[in-house]
Parts: sequence; C-alpha cells; structure tokens
Amino acid sequence: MASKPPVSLKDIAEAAGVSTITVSRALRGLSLVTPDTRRQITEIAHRLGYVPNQVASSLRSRKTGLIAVVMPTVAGSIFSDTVNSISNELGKAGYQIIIGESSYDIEQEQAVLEALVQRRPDGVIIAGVNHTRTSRELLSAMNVPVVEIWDMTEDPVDSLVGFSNRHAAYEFTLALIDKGYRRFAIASGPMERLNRAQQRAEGHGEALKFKGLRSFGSIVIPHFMGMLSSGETLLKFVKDNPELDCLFCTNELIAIGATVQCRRAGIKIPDEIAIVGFGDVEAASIIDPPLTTICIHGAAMGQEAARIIRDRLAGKTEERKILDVGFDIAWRGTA
Amino acid sequence: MASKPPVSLKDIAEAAGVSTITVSRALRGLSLVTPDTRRQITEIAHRLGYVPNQVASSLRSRKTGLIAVVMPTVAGSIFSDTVNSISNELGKAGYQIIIGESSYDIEQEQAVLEALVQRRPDGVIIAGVNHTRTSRELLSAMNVPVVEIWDMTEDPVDSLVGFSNRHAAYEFTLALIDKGYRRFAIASGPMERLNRAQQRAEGHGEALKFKGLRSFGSIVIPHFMGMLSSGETLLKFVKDNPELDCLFCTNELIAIGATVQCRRAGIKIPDEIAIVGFGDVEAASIIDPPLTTICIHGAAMGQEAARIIRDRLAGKTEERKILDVGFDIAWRGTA
DNA sequence: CTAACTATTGACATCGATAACATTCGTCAA
DNA sequence: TTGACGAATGTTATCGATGTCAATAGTTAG
Repeated sequence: MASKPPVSLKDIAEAAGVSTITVSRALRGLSLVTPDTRRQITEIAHRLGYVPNQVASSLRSRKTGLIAVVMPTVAGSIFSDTVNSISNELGKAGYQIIIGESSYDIEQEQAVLEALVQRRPDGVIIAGVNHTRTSRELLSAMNVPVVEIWDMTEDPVDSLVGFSNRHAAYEFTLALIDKGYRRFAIASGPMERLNRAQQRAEGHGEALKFKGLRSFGSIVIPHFMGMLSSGETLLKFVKDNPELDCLFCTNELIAIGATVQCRRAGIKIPDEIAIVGFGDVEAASIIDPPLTTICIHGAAMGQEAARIIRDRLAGKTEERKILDVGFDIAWRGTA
Repeated sequence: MASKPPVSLKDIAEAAGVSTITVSRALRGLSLVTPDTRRQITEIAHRLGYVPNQVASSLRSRKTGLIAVVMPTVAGSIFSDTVNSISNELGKAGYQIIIGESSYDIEQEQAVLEALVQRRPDGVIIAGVNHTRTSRELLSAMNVPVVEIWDMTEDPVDSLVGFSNRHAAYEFTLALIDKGYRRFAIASGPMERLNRAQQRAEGHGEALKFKGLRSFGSIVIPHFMGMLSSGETLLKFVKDNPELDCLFCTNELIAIGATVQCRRAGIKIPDEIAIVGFGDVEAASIIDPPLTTICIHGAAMGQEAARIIRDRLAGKTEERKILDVGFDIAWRGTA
C-alpha cells in the first residue's frame, strides 16, 4: 500500500518545464498552446499516470458537470425509463447525474435536495411540481436551470416537461365508458404519495360525473409490497364486489398484480372484469392478458428535460419552457 | 435573475464575529465550540440561507463522499436490485453513488472508469472481474477500497462479493437432468458481453458432458431488442427444433420472452418444452407459467459490497475479502 | 501565587485547479 | 523605424472549505 502522492498539474509542469496553466490549457485542448508543446505535455501526463482532479476544477470554475435528478423512487420500473434517458442524453454532453430519492414524500424530497445542492450541481431535474416552500426557495436560489417533470402546472419553478395526470385519467375513463364499461371501482397505491395518484383519481371521478355515473367503490393499497402481493388484495376486493365491470388502477404495478392474480384465480379478463393501469411499464405487455393502460412517455420526458438543461447550460436558449408530452392509450387485452 | 453571490463560511463568520474555522467546527458539530457559540452560528447560517459547499470541502479534506458504481447497464431490471441496495446501504452512511455504464464492454468500462475517477470517489463497486489492464491499474492506483461483484475469481483487484456463474449453470443443469430433461438447447444474449454468459454456457456444457449428454443446439440473440422481440426469435427456434425438451437460457430476459411467446403460440410449457432462465428478475414471476430460474442474490451482493466499502472507510476493517453469496434455484412453472 | 492543564478560538497554509491579467516575441503595416 | 497586433506562455489571485499548529482564557492542583 505504498500510496504514492497523486500526480497534479504541477508535477507535469515541472517535468515539462512549463507553467501549470500551460499544462492546464494543453490538456483541455484550448488551442492556445503550440501543437508541439501540447504533444509533449500530453505525453508526460500519460507517462506519469496523471488523473485530472475534477473536484479542484469544479471549485475554481464553478462548474461541476453534475446534474441532480430527484425522483420518487428508482427501485421499480416506473421511473427508470426517465432516469435512463436523462442519463444518456446528458452523458452525450459530458454530464454525470446524481440521483436522489424522495420516496414520494415532499419532506423527504427536501432533505434529499438539501444534500444534493451541497454538491453544486449545474442543473436539476425533479419529478413533480408539488414541493415544500423551502425546496422551491432552494431550487430558485441555486441559480441553475431546473426542470420539473412528470406533472403539469401553470407556475413551474423554472421549466417543465410533463403531462396532466388528471387529464389523462379523465380521457382514459371516457374512453372506457365509450367501450361500454359502467361499473367502475378505483384502486390506488399509497395515497399520500404526492398528489399524482390523487389527481388521477380526481380525473377519473370527473369523467364518471360528466357521464352521470357513480363510482362502485375504491380501495387503497396502503403499503406497496410488490405486484403480486398487491394483486392478492385486489383479487379479494374484486371477489367481494362482483358487480364491478372495470377496475381502474391509478398505479401500473398494482394493475399488473391484480391482472395476474385474477387470472390465476380463474377470473376471466376482461369478460368478468376489466382491469386497467396507468403508466405502461414493460412488464405490462408480457402478462396474460397484456394490460390495457395509459402510456406515459417517460423516456421522452427525460430526454426533453435533459435537452433543456443541456441547451441552457450551453447558452443556446435562456427561456423557460413548458412542454406537455401528452399520453397515449394502449389498448391491449385487459379492457 | 439577480443571482446574489453565494453565502460562504466567511460571510457567516463575519456576521457572527468569529473566525471561519469556528463556523466550520460549529456547523460540523465538532464539540469544540461552546453550545452558545454554536447556537448563534447555526442561527445565522440558517438566516443567511447558507448551503455548505461540498466541492470545497472535498478538495481540502480529500473526501468526496462519492462511491463510483460501474455496471454493465442500469436500463433493465437485471442490475437494478444491486444498484438500489448499494445506494440504500451507502446512503445510510451519508454516501452518494455515481453510476457508470460499461455497456457490457471492457473498453467502454475503462472509458467510464476514467471519467469517474476524476471525481475522486472514496470507493468503487464494479461488476465483473474481467477488466482491461489499464482499468486494473487505475483501480489500484486510486488507493480506495474496490469491490468487484457479480462474478467470482481467485485474484480480485481488492475485495469481491459474487458467485460463480459457471458453477450455478452447472448445478442448475444437473438439477434439470435429474428432473428428467435430456434434450437441451442453449440460448444466449449477445455473447461478447463480457464473459459471464460465456461462463454460464460452459457450466451448462460441462454438466451435460458429465452426464454423458450432448447439446441439441444453440442460438444467440445478437442484439437484444426487448423481451418480446427476443422471444419471437426463440419461438421460431423452438418450432424448428421439435426434438428439444428444455431451452436453457443464459439470460433471464430472453427466457421470459421465449416463455411468453411460446405460450401465446399455444405451445404447452413445460410439457412440450421447458424453459429456464438465469437471474430471477421480478417479471419472471408474473408471467404464465412463472419462470423456473436461477435466483441470483443481486440485492445481497449490493448490500455486502456496500458494507465492505463502508466499513473500510470507517476504518473498521482493513482486510480485503472474498465473499461467495451463492445462488438458489427457483422452481416455478416452466420446468 | 504559580505552574499545569483544559476548553475555546484563531491564524495560516493548503487542497489542485482555473480566471484574469500580464508579458514576451515575432510579424507586418504605416 | 515604430508601433500595433496576435500567438504563446507566465504570474498571481482565487474558488471555499479544513488540517495543523498556536494562542488565549479559565480552572485546578500544589
């Protein structure tokens, strides 16, 4: 464990007989150095095994090359498309992402944000538009581009790339009514989870009301313990409420769980009961029957958000934007 | 966009009439300051909206609080358990992870590593034991704890938490033969993908040989384009080779795809053909029939790796370790 | 009463890079 | 010939914190 002292610009400068700033310029490719000098410096740097210290660079230049990404969770499949496309899009431009998990809780989100901010990210992408007052202040005070995603509002902190959860649920419900379904119950994941599930429920309710229908019940999975486990709860609910003809799930994973468990219990889907989800994760299309659901453009949101950040940091655009990526209905086998 | 200058320790020091170092100590909770002084400093810091600059702190203290995590991909479900458990376990100790994707390629891995190293992470967790020479040198030269995971070898760079892919495939194959299967074909994802798939194939082959059986064919999905798409290719393969009684997939996702597509095509599983996977992602248990597969302890590996890093950084242990987390066979519906 | 000690606080250097400004030198137009 | 100019390089200050060692004040023992 000899642990030789790390090589710095200074060491290279001494070896090359030039000043540190020349080395810095040479290695950054700043076209301010003679090709010959650069070649020599590069060679020495390589020989000494030089590894640039981005920490020092960040401190001085006030650019960390980090983008903070705050999502409710990255554990499941729901947000992973978004995170991946952010990472890919920003990676192209040389940025690294640092992820924080808000666990569907704005207090937790604030805590995460407070930790991330200390690393002085060059930009922030954050899920949702509902934050604590302190979080909003923090985001504004950072003086870096901020993009909220996965939701819609009139007054974002800065830019916004999302869709209206309420509107999607509303339209989806109307379409289901058009298809002939009348006796809906609504199933949700933990309701305290920000207010996206809440908005979906409201959109659903408004559509029912608009069509003069009443709800035939609702059930909440208070603690999400996996798809199959939630599915068992929902199977019981479905059995207990035989009058239902459609289970409207505001959460994709519980919809998948419900479908799998109902099918295993021998319930015919969609003849005995239709089940629909919200989100379209990959697993939705491999179950039997494949899930009819709202297709959220998670990857597109990530990509657009990343682009906005990238362009803002490159000085290309300075305007804040609001972008609605909409949604699609994926009609498959469960409704 | 007024962009006030950021608040630093100095500003607080001036406002409180003390030196910056005292502020630093107070805010770090170093028990070297009078409770009264601390209270006052904390109050002022809060009032000024002070946000500690971890970049500066990292530079001076040579501790970034970052752990680099290098995985083949984080896009799918395969490695996400591992990454999540790493993140959770390290999060408890106040560390943040920065992720790099090697895309199943050791040259790419090296490139990613070279980028990550510049951020001076306090530790590295990296999938696989096969790296370029330069990567290995880089890892050693960093003088931070390194844990390789998801594989097994005699001479890790530093510590290792994994399992033997070869051995798992070997044992699994033997167990399948015990169950009565005799006419195997092997299906793999892209083979250039490091050598884990290769090792699995070898373990499978050795078991066949040991039992005096021959292979009835093999197929490679050269470019993975999703579960269902791979499944179509495998369905065709299965139809073309009606003598097979078991399709041994070295990749979980293609096993799922094959199962789904075969079932949709009306092929009886496992009666007409058995299909097995390798990895046990969550989707494996929701398909019909649920997939019989090797259960890899991805979360356990992540957690153990994170613990090793954490303990090493806390000075608790200094020994390098090799830990084999083994594997389980999950007998479900497809074999 | 003084030495010895502990508890607090401070001064200064430093981590490794880069921004800002300065300098040198050769070239070329006036 | 001179001065303006641009290319290449250098000098110095600085980013914002913390490690190290020094200093001050208050307390206790002898």
